[in-house]
Amino acid sequence: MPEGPSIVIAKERIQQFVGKKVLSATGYSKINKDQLLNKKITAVKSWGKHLLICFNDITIRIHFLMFGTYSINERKDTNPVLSLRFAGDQEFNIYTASVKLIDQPPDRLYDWSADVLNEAWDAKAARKKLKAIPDTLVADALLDQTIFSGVGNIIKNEVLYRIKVHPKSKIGALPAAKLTALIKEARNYSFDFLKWKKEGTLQRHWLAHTKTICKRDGATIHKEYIGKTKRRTFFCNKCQVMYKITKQTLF
DNA sequence: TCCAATGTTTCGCC
DNA sequence: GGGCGAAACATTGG
Repeated sequence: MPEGPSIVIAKERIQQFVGKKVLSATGYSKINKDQLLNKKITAVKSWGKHLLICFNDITIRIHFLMFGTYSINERKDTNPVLSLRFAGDQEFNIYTASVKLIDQPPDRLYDWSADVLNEAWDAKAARKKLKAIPDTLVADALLDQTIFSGVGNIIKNEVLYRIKVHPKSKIGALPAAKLTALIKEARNYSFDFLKWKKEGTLQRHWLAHTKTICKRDGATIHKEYIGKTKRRTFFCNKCQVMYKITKQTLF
């Protein structure tokens, strides 16, 4: 469910509730659900992996974590963390997610230009942030939500495979053109992910994630738990180049 | 049946 | 106090 493109799909699907009034709000979430009653949804937004349901004075922030799901006008067997009902038997149910209420306007809280799927995406700003963390592994940098909001572990693996960069390379060691490619593909692949997810063909298009053989050169795709967060990382040692910091790079 | 997994936050320890 | 790692959250498919 939860990488950025999946949240964009959720956002698009629940646009139908914009302008509708919340008639009931239930679920095991500890937020003050009464605060939502009889309020009209004014907008539905997303920032990376955050789904935002906006009212005039308050916003529901939903993060689906690893296993979160939702359903529209139908119910699952498990208890929803939050269930919103509208007129005409319409409903939106959220399962196993982190749900919070935000007082401030989202525009004040969120930097839209950091979201790889947002039209306000700013590649130059990303480059500047990356320049400030030369010792960070590229695999960790891609998962940094303040730089590449919306990028998750699948996108990470596929982007690095596409641009032929080894996940253990450090940001500061990348040639300028590779740094450019990293930033560009983080966004490009996210849109491909979005398209394929909508078609239901996402898994079919994976080239590295969960794979064992490299389609480019037939070499073994390795699986290792890498970086600060020790996330599952798939890579080909043959076609993905390990860039190392040299004195030339430093000076 | 069991384990790992598209993620993030919080807590405790050094 | 920073940094690190483990735990917590809870579901599902392989």
